[in-house]
Amino acid sequence: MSEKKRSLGLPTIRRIPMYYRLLLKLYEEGHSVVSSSFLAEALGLESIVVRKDLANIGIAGKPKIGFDTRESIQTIDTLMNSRDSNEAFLIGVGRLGEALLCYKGFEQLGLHIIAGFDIDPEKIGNRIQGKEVFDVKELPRLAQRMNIQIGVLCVAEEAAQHAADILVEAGIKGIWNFTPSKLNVPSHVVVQREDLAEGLAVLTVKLNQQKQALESPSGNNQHSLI
Amino acid sequence: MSEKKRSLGLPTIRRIPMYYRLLLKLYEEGHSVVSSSFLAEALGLESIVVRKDLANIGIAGKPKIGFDTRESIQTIDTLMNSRDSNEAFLIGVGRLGEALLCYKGFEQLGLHIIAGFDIDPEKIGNRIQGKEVFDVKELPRLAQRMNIQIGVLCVAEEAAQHAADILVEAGIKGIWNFTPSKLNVPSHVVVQREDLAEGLAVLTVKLNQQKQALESPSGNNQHSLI
DNA sequence: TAGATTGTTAATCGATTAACAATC
DNA sequence: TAGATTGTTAATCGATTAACAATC
Repeated sequence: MSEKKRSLGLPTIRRIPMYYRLLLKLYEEGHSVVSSSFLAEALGLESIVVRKDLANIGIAGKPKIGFDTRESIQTIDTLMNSRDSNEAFLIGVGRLGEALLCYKGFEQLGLHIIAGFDIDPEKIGNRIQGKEVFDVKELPRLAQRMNIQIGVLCVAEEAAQHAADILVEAGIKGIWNFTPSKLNVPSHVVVQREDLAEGLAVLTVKLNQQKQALESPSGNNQHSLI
Repeated sequence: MSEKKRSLGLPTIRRIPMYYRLLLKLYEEGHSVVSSSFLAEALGLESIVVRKDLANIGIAGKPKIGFDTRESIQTIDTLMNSRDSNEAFLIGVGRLGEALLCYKGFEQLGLHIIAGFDIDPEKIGNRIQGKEVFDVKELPRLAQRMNIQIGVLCVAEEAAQHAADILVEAGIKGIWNFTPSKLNVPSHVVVQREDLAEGLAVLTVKLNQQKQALESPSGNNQHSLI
């Protein structure tokens, strides 16, 4: 009774990596405690946002003292499973796939992409920063043997659904989808779509609004561009 | 009086690329008209979301008929400036920078990354898919001469603020920031932060919730994971 | 005309912000 | 104790969803 399961909101989840990286840095620098206003200032947020987020994540502070950095890091570790480490396979070793395979930032957050898979004989057998590229045919066997839970999908758009089917068949539970395709997968599989064009759209729309605001004669209630 | 300036919400702006790509495909396939329910089905949305979004974007449909694909595409073109084409420079030609330099998906949306910049002599002078890598020292001169508005920031975290300063100094109006750093820039410069770890956090939290939901004895009101 | 589809208005939901009480 | 900081409760804001009117 009463576990209360604070269902975490999406905006809060998205801000977790920011908090995590900063907390880690502060901890390593020897700060055992930090205030919400300090975190807010460093991250460009309001302190009330930080307090609400941390509370929702399950991190409690002490009035007048602040938040224990070590404890906070551990709570996020548990939430994101980053101590156990999430192991992943990457499918589609094109330029983006290669970049993600090597990207350092994920390790810190507990995601270990341990191998790449492709159908191109030119790529199969290569090692990219110590990570081997295998034939896609090997994926199901290896995924099952190593109990891999996460697949990073970086194939061409046309191949997206097919590659997703392979991942699902191989027993993978979560797909990080870098193609713009909608994937059909069983309901027990979690799909996270990553569309770089989203950010691009935000940037260009804001730029155009900024430009129009500057061009237009002043005096109008030309209010806050988003 | 009464231009009404429907200030576009962020969630709507983020969905624009999805609509745009699908509309383009439909138009090329010869469909001159499409219903909101068709778009919704193809994109995994509700039709009411599509209608609200299109209305906010400034696309009007005809009852009983649907939305004109060509007209819709043109309206988005205007909004995102994609006919004029947004030209950009990329700074920091590491693996991610290289991947972005070559990424095809941006062209379609009107972003043309026309050159890369780096400080590494090994990289300077290289061509990556026809795009030259210049010395960062050349950036201000070239940016001003070509009237470049957008900078794609892919340097290492430690160099982020310095690179941003260079971009601002060069007269760039919008920065697409792929580093996890918070940037200090003048208020007339728009910054769009792109943090791949955000999506990773969402994926892993959802996965853990899914896992717990499956493990826990049924019967509990183990409701919708997010 | 009848039916399908858009567009509008209202209701709901969730996230952010504000005000202030609790507490080390 | 007094002051600083967290935590809670309420208010506001914006996005999504629902119901239905308008219209080709």
